[in-house]
Amino acid sequence: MPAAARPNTKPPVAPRDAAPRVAAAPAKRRAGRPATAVLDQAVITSAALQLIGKSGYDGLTMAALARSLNVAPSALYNHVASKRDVLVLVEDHLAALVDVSAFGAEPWDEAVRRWAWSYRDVFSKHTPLIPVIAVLPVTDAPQTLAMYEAVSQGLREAGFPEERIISSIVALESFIFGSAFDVTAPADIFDPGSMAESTPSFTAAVRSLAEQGHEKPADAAFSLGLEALISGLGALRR
Amino acid sequence: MPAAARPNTKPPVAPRDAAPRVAAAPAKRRAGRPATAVLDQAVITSAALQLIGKSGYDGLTMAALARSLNVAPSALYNHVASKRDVLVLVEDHLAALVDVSAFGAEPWDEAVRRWAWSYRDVFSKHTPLIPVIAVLPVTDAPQTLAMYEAVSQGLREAGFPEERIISSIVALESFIFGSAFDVTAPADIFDPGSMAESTPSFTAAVRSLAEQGHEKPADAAFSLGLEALISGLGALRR
DNA sequence: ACCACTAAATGAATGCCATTCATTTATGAT
DNA sequence: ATCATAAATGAATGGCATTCATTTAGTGGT
Repeated sequence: MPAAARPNTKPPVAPRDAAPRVAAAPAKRRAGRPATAVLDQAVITSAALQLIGKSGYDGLTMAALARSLNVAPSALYNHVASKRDVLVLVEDHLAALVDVSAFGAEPWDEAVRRWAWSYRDVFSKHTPLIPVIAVLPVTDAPQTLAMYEAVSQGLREAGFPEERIISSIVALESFIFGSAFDVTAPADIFDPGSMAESTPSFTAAVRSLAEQGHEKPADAAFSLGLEALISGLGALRR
Repeated sequence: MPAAARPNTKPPVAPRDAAPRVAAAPAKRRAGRPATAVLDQAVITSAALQLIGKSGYDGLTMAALARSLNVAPSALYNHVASKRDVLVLVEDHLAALVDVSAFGAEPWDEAVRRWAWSYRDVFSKHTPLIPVIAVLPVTDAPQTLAMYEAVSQGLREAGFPEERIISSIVALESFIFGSAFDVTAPADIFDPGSMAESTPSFTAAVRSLAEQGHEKPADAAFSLGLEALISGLGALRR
């Protein structure tokens, strides 16, 4: 406990509006409860999303977020407990963008396909959220939970045995999260450079893919793995 | 450009060893090139691993790393360009721990199985590295590249068409990385809590897994997905 | 009408963090 | 001997999330 100097412990010292304010900027609010509240979780979420869009996740700081809302950083903490909370809010917002509409309207395999591609595409732009989502209790993210419900129901109607439904979803989701990272990898990530001679099989495989493949490599791998998973998991149905 | 005060610009002021040193701590080194260098990338890597083992990734800071080596934080920057470099060194060290010995000694599917389980187990204790690895050019990580070479060669000998080898590896690796996160998730991550009534299919599936499953849920999902991938990808062989 | 309470803001302070830089000193090469 | 270089130091910078005492404005109770 350092307990050095304590803040604000000076008398009001009121700068009593005696000084002639010429045109002093947009008149910074002073302390105190505002007439109508400016912050809530919804506006924080949407400001965070805009900020991420403009400056990426490196630009998402509590200070920058507060600035974009014309508010002091400390004000945010009346509505979220931590920066992680902000990330959870963003995550749950994105979950609502994932397309589950094919469940119930298309054959189960096609529904899984559309869901998986959509899920990957949404989160490939938000990979820093993945470590957060992956360990997030579903209770804390209602939209995410709604997505799971749609998928669970789809798999059940397709004849998946009840006790394998969660494992199947987790397996698919793991693949999706891992694949989301790939999307953001640099194009030359597999260039062996000076090590080419010592890794002949790998080097040949990389070269062959570059010559043959027309799709983006991340898409080719995702398609390959997803189709393998769909047909492998499909064998579980009764 | 703040360009305020500049550092160290005082005369040597040498505390010429006149003061009687009673037993003054472990005699902090003063500046200047030491008789024999104490730091190199190998000792930094092993110190980082020890530190991670003791304090986790939150405890891995440049300051803590330097302290564990009895060195000033700035000294580290003579050997690595950034903290990210330290993470890359650690990652590549771990890659060497992944078991690829079954390639060439076992049937291809069994080799993939052992490799995948080993890979997941190693990195499930190091999930903060995953966002780094996933976008890391292979040239920067020789051990990782060696692992890819072993797997590539195994798949080629198993009859996988050259141009699908990389995609197959990427698909497997994506699944492995995603699954590594699952291992660290809290046990009750799927407890729908108060939302249970609004998510009947999901809730029933969770309950059913809890009743039926004996394995840890993350292991069940990994096993399910891995077997699906192995059999799905196996169909590519000629 | 008054009063107590509470919600929502401020801004100052804390203690971290990675990274940079001028400087010092020992060593090996010319 | 001289000199460039490698490898250390410690001070400084500018960030970061978070905490806290304080201020103010509404709300509900008597």
